[in-house]
This record gives sequence, structure tokens and C-alpha cells, in this order.
Amino acid sequence: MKAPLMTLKVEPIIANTSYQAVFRQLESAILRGDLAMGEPIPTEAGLCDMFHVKRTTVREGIRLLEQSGLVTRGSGRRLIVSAPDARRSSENFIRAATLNRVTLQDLWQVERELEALACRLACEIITPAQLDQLAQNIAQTEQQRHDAKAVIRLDMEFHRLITDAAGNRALAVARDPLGILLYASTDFVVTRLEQATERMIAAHRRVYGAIRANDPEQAVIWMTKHMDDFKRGCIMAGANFDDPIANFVDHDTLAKLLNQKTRAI
Amino acid sequence: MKAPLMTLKVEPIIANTSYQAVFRQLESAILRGDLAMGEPIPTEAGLCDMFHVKRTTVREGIRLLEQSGLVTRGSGRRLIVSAPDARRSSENFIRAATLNRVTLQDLWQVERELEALACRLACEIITPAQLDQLAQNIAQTEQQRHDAKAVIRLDMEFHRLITDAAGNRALAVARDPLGILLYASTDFVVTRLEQATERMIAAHRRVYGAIRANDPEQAVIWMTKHMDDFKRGCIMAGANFDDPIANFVDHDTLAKLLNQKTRAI
DNA sequence: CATTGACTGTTTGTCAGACAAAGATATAGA
DNA sequence: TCTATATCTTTGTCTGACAAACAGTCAATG
Repeated sequence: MKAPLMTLKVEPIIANTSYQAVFRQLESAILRGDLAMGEPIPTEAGLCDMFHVKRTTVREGIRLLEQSGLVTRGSGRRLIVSAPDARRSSENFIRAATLNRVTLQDLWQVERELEALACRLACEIITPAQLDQLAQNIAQTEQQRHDAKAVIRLDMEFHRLITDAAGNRALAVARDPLGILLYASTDFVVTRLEQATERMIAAHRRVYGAIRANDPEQAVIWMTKHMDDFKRGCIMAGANFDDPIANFVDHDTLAKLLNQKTRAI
Repeated sequence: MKAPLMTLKVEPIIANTSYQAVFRQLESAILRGDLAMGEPIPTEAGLCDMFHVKRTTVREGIRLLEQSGLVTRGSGRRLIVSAPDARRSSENFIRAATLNRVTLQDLWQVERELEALACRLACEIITPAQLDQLAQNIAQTEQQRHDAKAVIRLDMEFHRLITDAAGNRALAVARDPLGILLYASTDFVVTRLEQATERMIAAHRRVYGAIRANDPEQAVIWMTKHMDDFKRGCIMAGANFDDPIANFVDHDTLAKLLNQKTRAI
């Protein structure tokens, strides 16, 4: 009697609420380009008229829009249409990774590959200005080699500079959160192993040299060594690579890293 | 006169609203584990008491939480705490990629690398059951080789199966949206080039064989060939790889792909 | 003339209270 | 014990209101 119902293939009923409908329509309008980037969205009162719902409903829909990064707060109160930035993607990824028990190993494996790709791509198209930035980064790292926090920050920046130089926006979006999460758990490595910093600087110099010389193979080789070194350092410092990242990163650290300079992709 | 002000480094003032504060606190509670996964969040009335704000404010905060994927609708009306799933990450990435003018080339370069990584990782730990699924997928593709839509779907599934078999959650989250976007623009390749499907099937068979034989190198080689083939096919079919993906994918197609089977990560 | 300051209307953020409908729970009847 | 009904909770939406922040105008001031 009941059995047939179990075998019946049905789609779950999606109870669409009004505020979700408001969100979907505004989302479509933005993706379609009907709401121009940089322009403010209509006023709440205006949206009320358009959708024939009350302000409370409109506002709840706008909150969904806000959190998805399709509108941001400009100087005034009005919300202006904008493209979701890397920071928001990173936030999303970090939340998902933390709660889904992603391990340090998981992150590292992917990051290792993407860094290599970034090196390869960067070789061909890196600009002199970007090369300068890399050189400057290395110089700063050498100067502040005894300031663990500064070293971590500069290491993150080094990798981010290479990713930027690769000129691949998809890569930038994909790698950013990995880098943030991975390096958020680096501090104990740098602080506990004196040589770690020195090895890091040496590796950075090699990678820089290879990219400058437009030698993708060498760049990839050294970057990979650098990443392997990183893992070895973590393990020597007592990290279990199969532990979920939530074990390594406290939320304060993460929040600070996330709120660092945001780069438009 | 004005110059000094321009050089003064100041941070823009962020006017924190109450509903954002509600969101942040609930977010923290979830990430910290104070609100257990699978449990419903407190009722709106309860939250009003806790935060000393009115229901409208609480509700707007909850909308932010909802859109970030930290709560989902269960069977009832109550919102239950949950980890953001791959689908949500994909939605976010797709929005960001579309609006930031990510090109087909960008996507393809990253996807190519991640597919290779997935193959390498899958070799070591793939289960017999997962191998069976791959074999079954290939068989189905052969059967339905003349149904373009089915072929695309099965191709997507093939790559997803390999990613799953790689057992790396970070990889899964990173690759999923790339796959969706990339294959959302494949249909014209398959429909215009008769041989495309045949070459695809052949490549899939090779990759499957290599993974089954636990031969990472061969698996990567064939997967890479497969990806290169894909690009060549697109270009032969008239696609300009440097065009933003928005040019290739219409929103309806995308919506359908996104609403396909969601897999928990 | 450029700047400042006050005035005005608009828009947003928050509050207060209300009600219908959908779920959840309890209660009575088989 | 199980089922069906009644009752209570909770959510989604509406109504109306108000203070604070913002944009614009326009006169006063140096």
C-alpha cells in the first residue's frame, strides 16, 4: 500500500517564500546586466511598488542579495550593484571547509598544484612591475626575518603576487581561500623552526629567479619543493596533516586574515 | 591644503548594523560548534530575547545566515544548522566568475590541472564500487552517444566521479563549479562535431583503465589529452577561448545545471 | 570665490503590534 | 495502540511609525 509511494520519483517541494522570490529576481537582473554595475539598486519603496510586497519582505530579500555579494555598501546608505569579490568567495570557502572537516592535507594537495600552475602561467606574462614587487617582497622578508607574523604575512603576499601575475581570474578566486587557510596555520611552524624562514627565503629567491628568467620548469620545480618543504616543516613542528583545519586555526586569527587587504579580482 | 588629507591613511568607517551583528554572532556560534549541526537554531522569539532586538532585525540577520549556507530549511519551517554544501559554493563561484569576466581559457587552465590532480589521487584510493560507477558511466555514454544532452551530463558525471574518488574535499569544492561552468558551454561542441563524442568516450576509457591499473602517470596523461582535446574541439566549433564565459552560457542552462543533483561534500 | 553652516526632503534601520497559515503537540475517540 | 481532531507554536507577511543618516539647496561668512 505504501510501497509504491517510496519508489515514486518526486522532486522535493521548494516552498518559495516571497523574500526569496525578490532575491532571485534581483539576482537575475544583476547577472543579466539590467541593473548596471556600480549603480545603486532601486530604493526599498521603489522595490515595494515593483514587487507588490511590503518593505519587510523586500528588505529580507535584499539581505540575501547583500550576503551573496551582489550589492555592497557604498559611501552612503544605498546599496550599489557590484561583482562578488575574492574576499567573499574566500569567506564562503573557509566556512564550508571548516564545517566539512577539510584536512590540512586536502588543502595542501590542491594548493601545491595551483601554485605550480600559477608559476607556469606567470612566467609568460609577468610584467616588470610585478617582478619588482616580488623582489621587494623578498627583500622585506629578509629584513624582517625575525618577526614571525611579518614573515607569514609576506609569505602569503608572495604567493598572492605570483597568482596575480598569472593573470587568471579563476585561479585567483580558487587559490585565495586555500592560501589564507593554509597560511593561517603556518605560524607555529615559523616560530618553532628557526631554519624554516631561511629555507623559505631561499625558495622564494629561486622561484623569483626562474620566473624572471622565463623558465617555467624551474619555477615549478622550486615552487613544488617549497610546498613540500612547508609540509615537512609542519609535520616536524608536530602538526598532524590528517587533522581537520579547524584544529589549527582559531577564529580570531582567521578573522584578521580575512579582513586583510581585499583585492578585487 | 588638501594634500595632507589625501596622504593620511585612514580606514573607511564601517557602520555596523544590528542585523549584521546578529549574523556575525550566530555565524561564530555555528563555526565554534555552540550550535550543533543538524539542530534547529533558536526560534525567532528566542533570538529576540537573546539579542534584545526586535523580530524584524533578527529576521534580517537570519537571512544573511541563510544565504551563507549555515542554515537550511528542514522538513518543517525551522531552520537547521548545516554545513554549506558544494552547490552553494558553486553558486557563489559562478556568480563571481560571470560578473568578473572570467574567460573560458581561465576556467580551462585551472580545470585541466585539478582534473590531473584528481586522477593522481584517485589511483591510490579508489574503491571497487567507484570503479564500477565509472565503468557504468562509460557504458551509458556509449549507449546514448547520439543524445547530446545525455552525453554532456554523463561527461560531467564522469569527472565528478573521479573527483569524488580522489577523496579530497577541498578539491571537490574547488573543482565542482569549474566543471559546471565549463561543461555548461560544451553542448555546441558535442552537437557540431560528430567525432567529439567518440574521442571523448575513447579518452574516458583510457583514463578509467589507467586508474583501474593504479597507474597515475598514464591516468594524468590521458586526462590531460582529454582536456586538450576538449579545448581543441571548442575552438574548432568556433568558440573564442578568450571570451568571458558569460558569452557562452545562458542563465537557463546554468540554472538547470545548478539544480541538478546536489552532492554533499 | 570657496567654505561653512543651517534647512529640507529622502532613505534606511529599527521598533511595535497584528494575523493567517503551516508545523508541532496534545488530547479525545476508535 | 492507533488515529483524528483540537490547540499551541512558529514562521511569513502586513501595517504603521519614528529617529538617524544621507543628499541637496541655499544663504551667510571669511
